[in-house]
Amino acid sequence: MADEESIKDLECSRSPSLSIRAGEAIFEQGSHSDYIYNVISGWVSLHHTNREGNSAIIGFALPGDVLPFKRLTKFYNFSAVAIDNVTVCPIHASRQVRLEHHHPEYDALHRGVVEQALDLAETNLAAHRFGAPAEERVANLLWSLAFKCLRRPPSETDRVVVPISQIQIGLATGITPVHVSRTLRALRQAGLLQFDRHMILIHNRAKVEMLVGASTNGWGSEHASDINLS
Amino acid sequence: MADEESIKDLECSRSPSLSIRAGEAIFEQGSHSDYIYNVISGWVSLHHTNREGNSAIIGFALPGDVLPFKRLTKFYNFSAVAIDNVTVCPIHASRQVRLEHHHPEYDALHRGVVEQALDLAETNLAAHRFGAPAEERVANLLWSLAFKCLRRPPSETDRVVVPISQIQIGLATGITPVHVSRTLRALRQAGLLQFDRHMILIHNRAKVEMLVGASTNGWGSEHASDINLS
DNA sequence: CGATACGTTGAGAATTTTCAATCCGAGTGG
DNA sequence: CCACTCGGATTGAAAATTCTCAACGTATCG
Repeated sequence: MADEESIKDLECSRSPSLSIRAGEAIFEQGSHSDYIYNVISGWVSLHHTNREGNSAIIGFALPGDVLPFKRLTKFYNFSAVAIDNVTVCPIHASRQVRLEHHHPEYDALHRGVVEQALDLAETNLAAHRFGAPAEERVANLLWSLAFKCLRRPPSETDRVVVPISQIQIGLATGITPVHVSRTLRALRQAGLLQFDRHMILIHNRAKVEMLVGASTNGWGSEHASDINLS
Repeated sequence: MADEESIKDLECSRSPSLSIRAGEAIFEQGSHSDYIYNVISGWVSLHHTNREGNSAIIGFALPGDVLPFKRLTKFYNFSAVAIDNVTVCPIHASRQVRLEHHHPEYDALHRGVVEQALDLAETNLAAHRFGAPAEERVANLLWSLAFKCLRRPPSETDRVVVPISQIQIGLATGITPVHVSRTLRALRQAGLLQFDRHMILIHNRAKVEMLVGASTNGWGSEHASDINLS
């Protein structure tokens, strides 16, 4: 993990970082280039759009995450859109190769990121197929985002600020914004958790964990630092 | 592609192949071992089960596919269950290493499989979030399976035999079996396609392609041979 | 001929969407 | 400072989709 950080630092120190304003895209689905991006600050939403123009959020990237997770595939499979103001460090493919040469563990690291992303996507996919009700999906998303922010399970005393709106919650769970609103009300009135003005509050951790536990699936795209290279 | 085949042949010729009877598992989610499996004959369904015991199919593996797609992660993220009688060729991790040593392109090949699996999972996930109606999801699955069997777009004259039941269709699309039945009737009566007694018939290719096109997402897990190493 | 697994059908219930109206807060220009 | 606007959020009511439960049909296999 220390290694990983040092690798990133080393790499980023050589690349000029890039600023993206809220709402703008870092890269677009379907386009291609030889860059991957290391998120330095801000939140990024990962959108997949189909031919009819429907768009869904398949993940979020936070500082420390690397986008996209792939290397061989040339075309981006999703768009990365800045939720708030974002700074990223672009890394060119050739640099990756050099990096790997100097740090043999980088290869395994990258591989781990990809494999973890795959696990997550599969788990999320399965969770969706179970037909979990809206309450569970929303609770799951908020719990996971809070977890990802704090890097530990959130408790009743935490106030987790996330830069997303109910619309994003809808896109990320496959629920209509109006139904997200109703679902949030239900969760609040049931004393489980609360999402208001970009702030997540866990009211009853035990209950939330029980509800969420059913479809445990760590949301929000993979922290490279979650990798266990043991 | 020729290379890939030769690598597999080479490898499989040294390992005793394994027979699994219909309904039995090749490996179970949560367990771990150092083997990956190359499917020689028969169909395999990939199940993900959550803590409440709900199970969903996240993909199918056909002859030529390799399971699981990962290498670093030790624990299987899904169960692989034989749909009909299946023959697989187990490959031990140590063998992978040796293989890679002799054939440098094997590394890229494997990486490609993983990345492709990730793309597919993400696309499927997004498709689900769009909230596509049952008809579209079922049509999409059947079209993709037919495509995968024929290795080309199916036409009105093809009769594609697949060893799955309506129950599997339900598990793979997140729809109740009884609603699968109704959906199939609707698709048949609308003159789109037909699924009866394990046989897929496309009645109107243009219409099906239009319906399916919206959420194009190649189903049924990734053929290694689909990889483009150019 | 049962037993068993899969498929079909009907009717009511539950969930979610759609549409439409309204509200609220933050920014903007006068 | 105020009116205005605009994007989110909320609410209500009706419509659509899918699920559940329960019954029944049909084929296969020993």
